[in-house]
Parts: sequence; C-alpha cells; structure tokens
Amino acid sequence: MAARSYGQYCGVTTAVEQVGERWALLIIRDLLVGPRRYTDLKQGLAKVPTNILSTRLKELQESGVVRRVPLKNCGLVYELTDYGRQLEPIVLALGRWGFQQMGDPGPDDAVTADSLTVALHTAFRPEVAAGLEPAHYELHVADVVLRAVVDGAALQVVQVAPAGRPVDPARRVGVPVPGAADVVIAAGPGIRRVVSGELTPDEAVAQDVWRVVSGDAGMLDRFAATFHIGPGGS
Amino acid sequence: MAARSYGQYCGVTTAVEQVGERWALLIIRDLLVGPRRYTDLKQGLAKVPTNILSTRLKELQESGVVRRVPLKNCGLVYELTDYGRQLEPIVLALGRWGFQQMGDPGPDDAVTADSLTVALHTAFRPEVAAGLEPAHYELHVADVVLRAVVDGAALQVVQVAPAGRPVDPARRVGVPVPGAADVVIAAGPGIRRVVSGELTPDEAVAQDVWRVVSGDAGMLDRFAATFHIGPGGS
DNA sequence: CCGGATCCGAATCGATACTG
DNA sequence: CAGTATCGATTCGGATCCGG
Repeated sequence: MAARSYGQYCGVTTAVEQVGERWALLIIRDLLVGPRRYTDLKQGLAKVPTNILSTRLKELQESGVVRRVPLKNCGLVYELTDYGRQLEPIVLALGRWGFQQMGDPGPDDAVTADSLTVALHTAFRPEVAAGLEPAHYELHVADVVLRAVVDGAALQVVQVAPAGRPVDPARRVGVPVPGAADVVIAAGPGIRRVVSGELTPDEAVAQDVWRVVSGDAGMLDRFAATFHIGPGGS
Repeated sequence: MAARSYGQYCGVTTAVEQVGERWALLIIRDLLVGPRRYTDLKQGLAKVPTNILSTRLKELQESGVVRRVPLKNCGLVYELTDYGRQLEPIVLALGRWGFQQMGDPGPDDAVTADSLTVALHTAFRPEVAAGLEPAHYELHVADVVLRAVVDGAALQVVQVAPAGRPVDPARRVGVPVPGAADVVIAAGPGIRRVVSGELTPDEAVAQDVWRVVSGDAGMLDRFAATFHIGPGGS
C-alpha cells in the first residue's frame, strides 16, 4: 500500500504524503488531546468509515506518527509518537487559520469533546493569560462539558462530559481534579463570535449566545480576553 | 460542488476542508513563491492531472485562498490572497516536519524550482543569519538554479533556472538582480544530510554530496549554519 | 462492548485526448 | 495558454459482519 506519491523530493510533499490523506489530520487532532481507543476515535469522528479509520491508523503507524499501545488491563490505545506530537503547533495554527473562515454550523455539524478541547487551545493566548489571575472555567457546549484551568501561561483542559472514562490514570499525570469552577458558562455555537471579537461578552449575553449558569459573571470578560482569535489568526 | 464535509464545527476541520484535498497544499506551496500561471503550476507539479489542477484552483478561489488575476499583456496568473498567504508559516512548518522523515529520493522524484525555493525558506534560520555577514549563494540542484541572498534575518531567493520569465515585473519589487554570488554550489539530493547536520560541510564535499563550482569554499560552513533543520524541526 | 475486517455502490482521482 | 471532456483505476463511504 505505497502511499500515492506526489513525485517530488521535498519536505512539504513528504509531510502531505504522511498526514494529508482524508481524515488523517483529524485523527491526529483528537490524539493531541490524549491517547484514544479505536472506539473513542470512531465516536469522536462520527462520520469516518471504520475501514478508513483502520487504514489511516495503520498508515500513521508506518509513518511513525502514531503508536499502538496495549493497556495493562485490557484493550489498547493509539497515541502520538514524539514525531507526531511535533504536529501540535501546526494543527493549532491550522485551527486558527480555519477559524477565521468558519460560518455558522450546518445542521449536521457536531461539536465533540476533543474538537472543542483543541479549539480552546487554538484560541488560548498565553501572553494574555500570563498577566491575569489564575482562572477556572467550566464550559458547556451542546452536550460537551469541559473545564479549562488557566494558570499563568498554562492551559489545562479536562473533559467532564461526555463521560469518557480515563483510559489510563497513569497518563493523566499533572491533571488536577478541579474543584469548583469560578464560573460555569453555557454557550451555543455563536461563542465563535465572542472568540473572534465580533461580539463583546455583554453583547453575547444579551443575544443569548452564552449564559452564566453559576459563578462570577465578571469572568466572561476574562474568558474573552484569554481565548481570542483575531484577524489574521493573531 | 459542496466540499465533502467532515461533519464537525471546528477550525481544524474547516481548514482541512479548504486545503486538505489532494494537491491543494502543493499548489499553495508553489504560489507562496509568487504568482503563477496555470501552465507554470502544471509544470511545477508535473504529476497533477490537469482536471484536478483546474478543480483545485476553482475550489481555492471559492474559499478565498487564491485569486485569479488577468495580466495586462495577456494571459493570467493565480496568486494567494492575504488569507491564503497566512498559510505560509504553516506550510513552512509542515516542510520542516516532513523534512525529518525524508529519505533518499525515489527514481521518479523531481526537484522543482518552487519546491527548492520553499525548502530553502523552511531551512532558513533567521536568528543565525542575523549574526553573520550578508551572503550571496548560488545553488544548483538537478537543473534548478537559485540565488539565495541572505542579509541579516532576511532571505531572498531568486530563481535563475529553469528560466521562468518574470511574470509581472511590477510584482518583483524589491527583488535585487544579484551580481556575482560569493559562492556557487552544485549539490545533489544528499544536501539533505548537510541541512540535517548528519554531514559536516567538509564531509559532504568529501562524499561528493556537493561541490564548489566557484567562489569561496569557506562559505559552505556559513551555508550549513544558515540553512539547517535539526531534530524536532528546530 | 472492543477492535476491527469485508463487501459494494458512489464519488474522486489519474491519464490521455481534445478544444477555444 | 488555459483549460474541458472522457473514461478506467482507486479510494471513499455506508453498512454489515465477525472473533474476542
């Protein structure tokens, strides 16, 4: 199954031959969040045909991007190799770039825990966060619930729901079990307009783009400052 | 011709829907070097079927990545929009990432002027160059001849051969017509090992990976310091 | 339930030929 | 020069099935 070659001796070409096939980068996006089972990936990428998922995972292993790791208990997970993890800044930059062109969601567009987790990372501005007090947000979008813990220039996102049981607690090192969030935000897809700066936090509340379920409503401004993708992906 | 949707409301997904189709990123890579005619692209991407090239260009225009510009004289060129140009750091980073995995060229692998031009940019280390004297390299690889002018943290690459006549002189603003190069280097594909640091410049000469056609052989060290992609794409 | 493999119609891609 | 048209070869998508 030699990957279809583009017939050029070039780094870009080589990269695209490895991760440019359909679904490959989305698999990598989800694996950036953490190791995932075959079933997790299938669920997170609802529309990927199972044979394609299986084929891509094999190809990504051959390229040294992904590794297959049996679990002690039972089952197995796929995880990025160091080489694969080097794609993180690239995938995040692609996410910022694509974000600018996002319109409103289509009727069949889903939001998954992993895609939203990565989206938070794409929008995260460490240089802004570094100048603010630590903050702990709980964000609800569709049926996804995340907790974003911002401390200085570091962002930690924990998925609360849908309940994916932790695959291997040993790998979750450093992930705090968050206590109470400073604010619980329930948002719709229009949250995009807050992140882009098209709406101020207050306008977004007025237009019911998001809503404070509990906690300090003043945190909305801080959220909008911390998670922002301006023109040009800045 | 609705692009096949991945069914997710996510920036990465949106980006991949726009530039993830086969050949799209390579078209963009070539357009990063400058505006190109349909025929230029077809020549630079020898293996792209003409109907695919035509389809991609249409799609990239719809996405606002590429613009079609009629020339005053006759003919027309495709060029990146501002939005498309924002992909430059991403394509360069992908090139660095893929570079690490490059082996030796297959028998059908070609080196084109545009791919080599972009490759020089991927390997360029502005922070190193900033500490060195200005330098002017002429590089021959296969039948491609480039001139790379390094001045401080800036790199300017001019394509000398194959002779692509300048499409629109007005767009070439700021491109110097270089005088004599400090050194003329003829290299084979093994130059990859110099860029990766696997070979020192001297070893590369000894193994006939490259050769000084004329000029100052001492410039080889400077070239290797200026153009380098280390482990992890550093 | 997990981790796929198999089958088949639909869509895309690749190669070549052809045209304004 | 700048594409369209055509058509066989591949790949993708959707569904089903299977061994543990």
